[in-house]
Amino acid sequence: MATPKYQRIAAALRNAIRAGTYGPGDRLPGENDLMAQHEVARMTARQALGVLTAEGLAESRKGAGVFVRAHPEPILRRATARLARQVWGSGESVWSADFDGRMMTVDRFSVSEAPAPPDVAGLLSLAPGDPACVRRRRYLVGGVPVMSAVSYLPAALVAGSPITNEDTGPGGTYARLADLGHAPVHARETVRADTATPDARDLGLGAVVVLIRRVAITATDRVVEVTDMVLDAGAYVLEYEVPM
Amino acid sequence: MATPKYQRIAAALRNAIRAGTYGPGDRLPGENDLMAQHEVARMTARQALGVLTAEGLAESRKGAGVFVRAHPEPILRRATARLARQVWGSGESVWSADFDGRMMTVDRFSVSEAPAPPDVAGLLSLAPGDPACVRRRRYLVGGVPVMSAVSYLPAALVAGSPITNEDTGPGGTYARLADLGHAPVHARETVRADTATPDARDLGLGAVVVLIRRVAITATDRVVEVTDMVLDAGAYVLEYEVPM
DNA sequence: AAGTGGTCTAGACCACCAC
DNA sequence: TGGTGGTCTAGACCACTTT
Repeated sequence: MATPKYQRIAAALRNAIRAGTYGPGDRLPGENDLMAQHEVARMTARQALGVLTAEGLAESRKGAGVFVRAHPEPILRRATARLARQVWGSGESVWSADFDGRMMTVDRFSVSEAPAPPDVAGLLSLAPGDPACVRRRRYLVGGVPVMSAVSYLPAALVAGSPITNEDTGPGGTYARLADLGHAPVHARETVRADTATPDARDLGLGAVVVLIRRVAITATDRVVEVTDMVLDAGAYVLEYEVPM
Repeated sequence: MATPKYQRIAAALRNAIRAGTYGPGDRLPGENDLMAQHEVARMTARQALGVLTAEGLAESRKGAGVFVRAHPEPILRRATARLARQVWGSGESVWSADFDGRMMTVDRFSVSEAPAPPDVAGLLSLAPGDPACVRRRRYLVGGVPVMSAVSYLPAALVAGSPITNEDTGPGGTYARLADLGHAPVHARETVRADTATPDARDLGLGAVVVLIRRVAITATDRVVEVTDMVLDAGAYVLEYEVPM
């Protein structure tokens, strides 16, 4: 037995998917089918299907079956110079640029005043105990959660401004920061990818997540906002312009 | 039984790891240990350990045990304006900027002339049948593969230049392109994350990979190079500057 | 030689979903 | 209600690593 049975079964299914035998949304042969076809025990058939779900090619639905995963067109998130400025400078939310044709909605929104995590407090130059304005929200596309985000701003800086409301007004947070004389002139984004922790999975995101920390900086080098984002990796393509 | 046994066992181990009971590189209780401690069957203990390995918290070594994964300091890959220009403008490889103290070596290098994949050919404005110069290489840090990359350049453009050699000389490919009068002035990078396919796993990369496509563009808007990179997600942090 | 994880079998009960 | 995947048991053999 050169390669394990379950891997051979998985490979056969994978090839069938790639060949189009099973299209997106189609039901794959279930555990019982595989047991019969390949003369194999329950756990072995399960293991084969487990390979496909781990690869993100299939997803199982309790009581229904295992289905080929439908990959919707990924969202193109352009983190590009002109775009950002133009967009929030002219009334739209920065985030509407993330998106190109489907319905994006916001969910689980909250604003509160609370201490920021130590690393964030450091970036924002908050003294220990200084509170931050914390804005949390989750974004859905077609009813499916694709991103959750938390932003931190110095509470003293934004007190009394629309930033402490759910609706920050035309142009969003960045436009309001500009109104306050703290317009960000550039942002630094750090990007990592990881498997979703159980916590993130509770948020309803996929198995692989992209973690972005966006740090917004003013002309005087002041950090006025830190945003931590968790994206469903399968739902997004990030685009960056790199001048040379 | 509110939550499954294997999840409770996995949670206990996870907490023990976070609490420092088991440090990086330490051996976790094995299948036999868990069977005894939790009065559970083999497959259940396995399943619990499987959760941790799937999360990337642990890794199993055949015949030896399951160990807490040692996460080396991630490589900071700065895809930033000044850096890129400065670096290759002054003799160093662009990629040496990826890296900040450990030994990075190249592996499995090859240069060849071959047709580019259709999407790449389109970006490079290659007529069907026009060959591309294909440069493949894999990067190791401390002996561990962390990235593999393939670059495509129009063969007609680079014929006879050092770009067709392994050693492209001071400043690397971009400096040679500049010598040829095709200096790239900016690049567009698209970033995705995914679980590693069996192919990529054969390359020796981790379970989660980051896929970057870098398109290098000249002042006359000509695409002179397309590079596809596969990074071990755990080994990298990407940094981008976004002017606003 | 002893112990480890990797694979595999042949059963079982359950919650859930579709019909 | 019958079929599905999710969980679980109690065994087994193997290749591999460590001692």
